[in-house]
Amino acid sequence: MWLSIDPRSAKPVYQQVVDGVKEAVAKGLLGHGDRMPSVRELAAEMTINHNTVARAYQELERDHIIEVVRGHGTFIAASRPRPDHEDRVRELSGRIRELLIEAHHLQLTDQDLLNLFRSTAEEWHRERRRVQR
Amino acid sequence: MWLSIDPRSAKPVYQQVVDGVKEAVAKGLLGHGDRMPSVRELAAEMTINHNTVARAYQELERDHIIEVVRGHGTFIAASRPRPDHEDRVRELSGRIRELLIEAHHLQLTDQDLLNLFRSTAEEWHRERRRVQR
Amino acid sequence: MWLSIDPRSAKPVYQQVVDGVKEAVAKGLLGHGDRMPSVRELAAEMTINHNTVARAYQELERDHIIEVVRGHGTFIAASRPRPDHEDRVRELSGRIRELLIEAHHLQLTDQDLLNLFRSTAEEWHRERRRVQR
Amino acid sequence: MWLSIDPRSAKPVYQQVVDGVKEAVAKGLLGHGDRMPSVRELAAEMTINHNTVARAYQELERDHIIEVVRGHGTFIAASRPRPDHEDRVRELSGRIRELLIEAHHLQLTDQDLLNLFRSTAEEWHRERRRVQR
DNA sequence: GTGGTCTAGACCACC
DNA sequence: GTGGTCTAGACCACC
Repeated sequence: MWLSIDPRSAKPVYQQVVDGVKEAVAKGLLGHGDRMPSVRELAAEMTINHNTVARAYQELERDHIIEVVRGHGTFIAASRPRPDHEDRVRELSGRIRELLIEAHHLQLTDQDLLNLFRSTAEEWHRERRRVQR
Repeated sequence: MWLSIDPRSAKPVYQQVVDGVKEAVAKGLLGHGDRMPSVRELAAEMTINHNTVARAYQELERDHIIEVVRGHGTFIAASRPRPDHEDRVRELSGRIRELLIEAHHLQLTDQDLLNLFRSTAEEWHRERRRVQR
Repeated sequence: MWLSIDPRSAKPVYQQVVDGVKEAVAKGLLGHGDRMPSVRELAAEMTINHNTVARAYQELERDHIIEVVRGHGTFIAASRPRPDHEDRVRELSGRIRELLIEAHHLQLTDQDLLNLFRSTAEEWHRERRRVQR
Repeated sequence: MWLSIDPRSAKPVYQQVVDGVKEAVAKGLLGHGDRMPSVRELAAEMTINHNTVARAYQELERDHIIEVVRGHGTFIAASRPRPDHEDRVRELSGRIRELLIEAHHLQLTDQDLLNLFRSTAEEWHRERRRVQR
């Protein structure tokens, strides 16, 4: 299964579902046109409440990650440039800013953080390649 | 003032205070030995409750960002290595991983993200230098 | 009930809750996976404010004694090694040092104190065995 | 000087003075008949408030560690068996009990704690011998 | 129903 | 004057 839920995490369960789907898509485990499990199927498989899954799907639809086709089911959407692209890049930049502050308090230099960035990216791509085989 | 509070933000007010102090320290606006406003002063200035400020100060003391001198006031602590340093670096790596996923959905390449990282860091340091003068 | 609160004690109420839970876990009255009373239940039972219990639970969660499952309840966590283990052992050593000084003023020899240590430990384990049955 | 004060400590300053005097006596740095600095002298030397020292001296007098001779000064008292000896031993036992609980959560066995006790006692006596020479 | 946050106002220990 | 604790009561997100 491309999703795992930790009910003890501080991250809300619905957010874990949203992030899990986004991660699976980014890894290529789910791609354009793939059928998603129904809200109730996924809820049963993860042993979580179906309302929680429904909320996650709503969020994913708003983000154009999935598409709901009435009477047919839910599918992974085609990835395409988003109208609010600039806003999102700005938001990403804000999160990088937070990393810089956190790194400062961990007494990491920018170079340390850059190295951590590089090694995390490499690890991430290794993982991607592994799951796709 | 080195702090601003947005009562409509999704981020809890006490967390905004914590993050605001950490940012001011990282920028060099506050440094070792500087006196912090008293709990009640800061509460009045930000028009928030003194309990909210007290909670933020307690969190900052636990994180060794500030030091409380009973009956005298609160001061910025000397920065020093933390015992759970490795845990925190791992957590930082997790947040970088989330950025990589988000970047994928924005159709940014790793190189794009690296460039964003670099420009954000530059901007951050420009800001730091500006406020320190 | 595995907890009792003395409102006249010099020890803060929230700290009494924290220590009471830690003692119950050490005694085996509470173990991994056991459900804790909800914040409001415990507050009602002890006739203290729910905020006070909430503060204690937050402290216990930070110490990895309990785990909060959002919207479901609070459970005793599995015990596991802590990253700041060495700091805590050093702190324990400091407390032993204080006992040695106190013992000196009570004109107890080190051997007396060692004997007191042994008899207290035996009594503690007897109590543990009794409550577990 | 046989006393050092850390204003940043969580321990109240007056308590640090009390404990510091008790430690100096236990180490043999101060002994029966030795003259204590006056409240104002000690306050000046430690750069703390004289009311704080006065409170510490009151506590030390109540504990029969020091004796105030009107018009002459303050002196270290002769150590002698105390009427509430049993109460104090019971209190000591309570503190040992707390150590046992803390040790449990640090996953130390009773034997580990006993070893820590022994090594702390050895270190303490080494320190005593060193300062007495 | 679960815990998390916040305000308002009180009282306390410490310095 | 400083921070720490507690109550009472409200509102919120999550499940």
